[in-house]
Amino acid sequence: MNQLQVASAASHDRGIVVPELRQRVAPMARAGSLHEMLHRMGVDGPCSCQGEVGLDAVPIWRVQQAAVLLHEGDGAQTLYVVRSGSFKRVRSLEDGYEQVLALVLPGGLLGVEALHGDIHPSSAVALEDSTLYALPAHALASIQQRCPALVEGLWRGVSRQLAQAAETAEMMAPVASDARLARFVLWLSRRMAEAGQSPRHLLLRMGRRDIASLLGVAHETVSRSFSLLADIGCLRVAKREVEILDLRALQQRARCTRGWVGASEGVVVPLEARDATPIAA
Amino acid sequence: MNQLQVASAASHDRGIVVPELRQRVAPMARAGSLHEMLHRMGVDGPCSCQGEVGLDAVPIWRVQQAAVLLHEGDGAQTLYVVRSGSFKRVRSLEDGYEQVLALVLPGGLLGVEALHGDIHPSSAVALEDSTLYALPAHALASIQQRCPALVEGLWRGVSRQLAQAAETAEMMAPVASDARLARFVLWLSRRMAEAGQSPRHLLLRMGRRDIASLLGVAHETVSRSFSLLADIGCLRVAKREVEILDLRALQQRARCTRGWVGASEGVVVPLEARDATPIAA
DNA sequence: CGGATACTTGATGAGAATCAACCCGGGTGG
DNA sequence: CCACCCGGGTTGATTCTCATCAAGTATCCG
Repeated sequence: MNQLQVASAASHDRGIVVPELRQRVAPMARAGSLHEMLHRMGVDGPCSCQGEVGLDAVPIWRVQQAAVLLHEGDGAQTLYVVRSGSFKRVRSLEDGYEQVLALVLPGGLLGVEALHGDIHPSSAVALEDSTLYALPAHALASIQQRCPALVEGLWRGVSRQLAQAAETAEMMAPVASDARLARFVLWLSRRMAEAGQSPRHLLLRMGRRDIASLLGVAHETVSRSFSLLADIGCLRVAKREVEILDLRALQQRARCTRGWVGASEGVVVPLEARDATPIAA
Repeated sequence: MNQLQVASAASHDRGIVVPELRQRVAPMARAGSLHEMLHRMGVDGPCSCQGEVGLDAVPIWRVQQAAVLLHEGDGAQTLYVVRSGSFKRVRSLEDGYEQVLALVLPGGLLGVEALHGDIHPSSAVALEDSTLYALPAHALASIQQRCPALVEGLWRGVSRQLAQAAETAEMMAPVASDARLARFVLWLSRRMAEAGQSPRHLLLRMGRRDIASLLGVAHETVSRSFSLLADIGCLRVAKREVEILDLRALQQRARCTRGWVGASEGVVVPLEARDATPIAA
């Protein structure tokens, strides 16, 4: 909310009205098939509900670069599945600092947090012109009952979302700044590969400032770390184009945690859940 | 896996065999009702499926302090709902560093990440003697179709999980170390309040080392920050017992982000999704 | 061209990681 | 029972990374 006021104030300062901003988020004429959406979510099996009325057509939305799809504090209950493009999930702290929480690529979900009736804890901003499938909560409930494949797909998406949250934490936690950046690049590379893109040539959709926020460092440090990795020979960096030259060396850099910590931690007990006797009831 | 070897090696060093460790994770004689579980997940409405055979009884597991419920790299597909106690989700990096990813309190979910067929990306360790409901994946699918309330509850849980991941990121990102700790304490206080516990008297279930990992600082720094907050008069700290003395001051401390960032960031566009025209299709 | 934004690089100081010593409580074993 | 060890916690001294401030370049837009 603070952020919103700031932003609109800034617009006023410059006297900009931006009339067509209203078109930044708009439905597309064409709708997508459920099967198509499920494919993008990683579910390739046959969809039993194909042909049922009202189920095979999923509305597609188009959003322009820098448009705000979800607004922090908003309560709208719609689940989005990214079809193309990319988004950043951000949260603006009280003092106006904008914390980047995650990067959402095709197949990823947006709006999950507000589904259970609460408000959105974070905003979603398009990093490029993007499209996404829109599933209103009420429709969602009815579709779920008739299409098990969708349920499967949603669970997949949610699982991945959570796994990625863990990866994010791993990137910003316990390491030197250049190691963080190395992890970020490797992470991006992995995800591009998953999406069928080239894992060596990366196009950063975010500016240095956003990357810095995601990694928990200053944006100058991101610049410096990029330069360092380039000097080492790991990367070739030109603006937002990054090429991975030496994967091994990059992984090496990413590995070195600063606080190595004595391994004999004692906390982890050598027991595994599967050893336990099977469940009763 | 690395972690596992280390742990067992450590046990060998000391010549400890610990025969009854096998009992660290065990089913309870009693089973819980679905309604009871849903209540703990935040769904208080009437459960339509009460009385149906095989639906009203959910197996309850009991785990002892420091036991490992889920193992990183494992593929078991069971969803757990924490009934009492608490867990930490951890991921052991290649070099043996143990990164704490999240703290899971009653009502929270464990095992979501492995539901879509992949392996667990993180382990779950009990911070105290705890109990949880166990829902095997195959049972889950069938129950979901017959009990909409469960679906609702699961979505709630997943939403909260994601929201908490964001909060975690917020805690470790862009601030001075004492501000991080202040945020952590406030966060814990809030969650204790949600659980019906006292928000002023907190009992830390994690050691300094785990807190440090969660916040992304050295464990000595956690100690120092605790001392500092105590000197300020915000807290009273005795080992793992923490009492909040001055809430306002604590919030003040938590607020001050180091990287204030020029607010006129330009990234956030003053547009809201709800302005857009309603969906087609 | 001026203005704005993104990115890079340098100099400097502060804060935190690191190393090290110490206290304390609980468990083990003599 | 006491001495001992071990892990957890606290605190101090030192080093060094990184945030900050500042200046300079490049690119895009009106």
